[in-house]
Amino acid sequence: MMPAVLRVALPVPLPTLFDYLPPLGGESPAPGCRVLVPFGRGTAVGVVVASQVAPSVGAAKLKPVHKLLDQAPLLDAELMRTLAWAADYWLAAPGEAYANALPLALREDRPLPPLGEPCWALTPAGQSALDAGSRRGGSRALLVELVAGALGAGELDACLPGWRAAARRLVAAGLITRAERAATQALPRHPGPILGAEQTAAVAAVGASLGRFQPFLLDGVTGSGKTEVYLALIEQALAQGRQSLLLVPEIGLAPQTLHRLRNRLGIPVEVLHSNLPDGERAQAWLRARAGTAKVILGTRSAIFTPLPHAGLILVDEEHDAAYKQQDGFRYHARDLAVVRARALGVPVVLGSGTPSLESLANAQAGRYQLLRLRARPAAVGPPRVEIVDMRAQRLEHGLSPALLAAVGATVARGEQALVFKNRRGYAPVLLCHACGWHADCPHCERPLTLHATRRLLMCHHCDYRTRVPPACPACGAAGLKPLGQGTERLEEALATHFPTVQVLRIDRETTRRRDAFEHLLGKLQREDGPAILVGTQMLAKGHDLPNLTLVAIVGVDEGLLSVDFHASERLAQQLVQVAGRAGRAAKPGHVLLQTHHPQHPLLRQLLAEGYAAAAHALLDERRRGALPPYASQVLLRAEGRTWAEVDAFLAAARATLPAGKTITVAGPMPAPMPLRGGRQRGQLLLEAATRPALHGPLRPWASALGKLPAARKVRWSLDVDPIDLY
DNA sequence: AGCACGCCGACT
DNA sequence: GTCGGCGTGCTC
Repeated sequence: MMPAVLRVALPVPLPTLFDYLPPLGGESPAPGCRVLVPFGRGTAVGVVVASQVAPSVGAAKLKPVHKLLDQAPLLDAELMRTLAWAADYWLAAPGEAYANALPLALREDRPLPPLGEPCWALTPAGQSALDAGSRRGGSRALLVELVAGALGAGELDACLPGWRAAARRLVAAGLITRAERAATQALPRHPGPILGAEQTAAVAAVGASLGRFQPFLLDGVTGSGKTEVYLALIEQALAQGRQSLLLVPEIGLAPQTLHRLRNRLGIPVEVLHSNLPDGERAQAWLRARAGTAKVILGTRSAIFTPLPHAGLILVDEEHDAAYKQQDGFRYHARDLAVVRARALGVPVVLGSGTPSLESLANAQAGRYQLLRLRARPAAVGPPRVEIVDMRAQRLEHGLSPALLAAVGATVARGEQALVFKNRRGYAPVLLCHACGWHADCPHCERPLTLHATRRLLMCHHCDYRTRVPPACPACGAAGLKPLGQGTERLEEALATHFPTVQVLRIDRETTRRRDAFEHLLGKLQREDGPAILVGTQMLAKGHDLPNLTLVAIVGVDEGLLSVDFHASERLAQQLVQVAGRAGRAAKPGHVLLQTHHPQHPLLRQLLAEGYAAAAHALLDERRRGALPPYASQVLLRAEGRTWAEVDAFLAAARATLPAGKTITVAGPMPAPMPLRGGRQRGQLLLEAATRPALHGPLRPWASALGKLPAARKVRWSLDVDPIDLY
């Protein structure tokens, strides 16, 4: 008679679960409970996936669980099922899926933190320090805020961005203390605006589905009031006592959304993202699990929040690539949102002004109900878009006379202009005009980017950096020439051209400091005087600048020429999103698109007919080419010291694929960037007409890959539904 | 992934 | 004579 054992998921990248005997003299824990188990030399915290099962290894290997960590399952049945599905779908190590679902602080052998909310309060020493006026700046501002009483993280976020650094200093100095308090109750509640006809219809459609599974694609251009629809729906769910989960693509977008939610709903809103301190993240997660957290706002990983009283799941900017995790457990939070909504029996709303082709295809197939918001209630009208043909133009640091004139006219009217260029640094290439030498990264064989103010040549693909050489290292000629433009160079050129106007650069360089980005945006929103913004990608996403009326897009041509079939979709989305920054308030917007390819069909269609038409054309192309979403792909990536090692592994992987005609294989082939950080990179692309046709044979194959002898020489990973062919 | 064991080079 | 390099194997 075999002993009944527990099957446990452990946080290791192995394709297996591990069997254990029940704890000595203890009850057999239920699935979803955490256990401390002996593992290898040491111990590990795992999640019980099944109990009372027959062991899959010899009895001699079985060890008893050290300790049961939970009396009741920490992960409920729905999450357990969803995680099992997710590990299977994304061909992931099951243990990694479970580890991803639990906040870090809950992956340790420690008692659960109390559910109260952390708050910060003045100490007597702090009161005296304030009276004596001994602190300055952020520290003083925080002391002032706390005079009236203790405040929680949420309240401080709202009134004092960047308060955490000050809090750390003051706690260390004994001027304030961190305490616990019961979760905040009622806050002031502000009624929302009256909804337009389309918004009302959207709210009614989703509202009528509360209580059952139904996916919606909410297709609404920038400024059409998607957030108001979300708010109205969250209110409806709240009225039924149900929880709402709202996902946003990045933390940067969270504060303004959080502010609106708190203002409107008058209840605490939980925030869950990876920048939150571990303890607070665990507390928010546990409050959601307890059902006391009714509204949860978070980034990708928040899709694993327990929702015992689920009412609604919302995914804002659903097209955003940030929803796909790009290492370890490569899940897609938007797809998981739909799977969870089905399991929970609730509606899910995928919102975007530029929906992904996947979601559009699902809507066309009738799997998602399409809701459209066309009107821009807050704006005068859609922005006027103009193409500037860069050929045969005299350019000033890459800026055409038409562009400079438009920027000049905008600031002359006292308005703000955004110059968008998706390239950091001063120039992407440093070239010797005498001999043709240019600075390349020794580890990636790609041009180094010149960062002029820091006097550095930096590789944007690895961490290599070096001083700018005074003369050409190849021929000794002086005067190396920067070629092309980055944001730094545009900032310089614009500041020179418009000496009296404030020029602000917003990219990863200038916003490296915590909260710097928020500070800059806040400043631009408050003092909305004339200014020129130069920025990258970061500025493309939903930030509302009321006095921004001109958006000049300087560099998009790279996206028109890419070999990756995802590039045109992403380019269309990015163009429309950036253009949407123009003219959000009562002033009409103007968009300039500077390009070398004014006749490019994608650009022409985008301008003439808009995103929806362009997206449909792209979908047709995908259908004709039998590409996703009309086919299914899995990418096996590998990197190693030599190409021979990489090739050997990929070839061995290909050779062990089960025979059959349903899967087509391309490769082993070099990755689009074949050398990165000194490592050779290659890939094997697997395609099939349907997901099951690909998935069935690949599941056993994936778990056997690690046992290939050639796998030892390389780092490899599987990417199901890859969003780029890196 | 982590962490042991295990057999070959440049140091006190 | 040792410290330590990372190749190989294992984790219920």
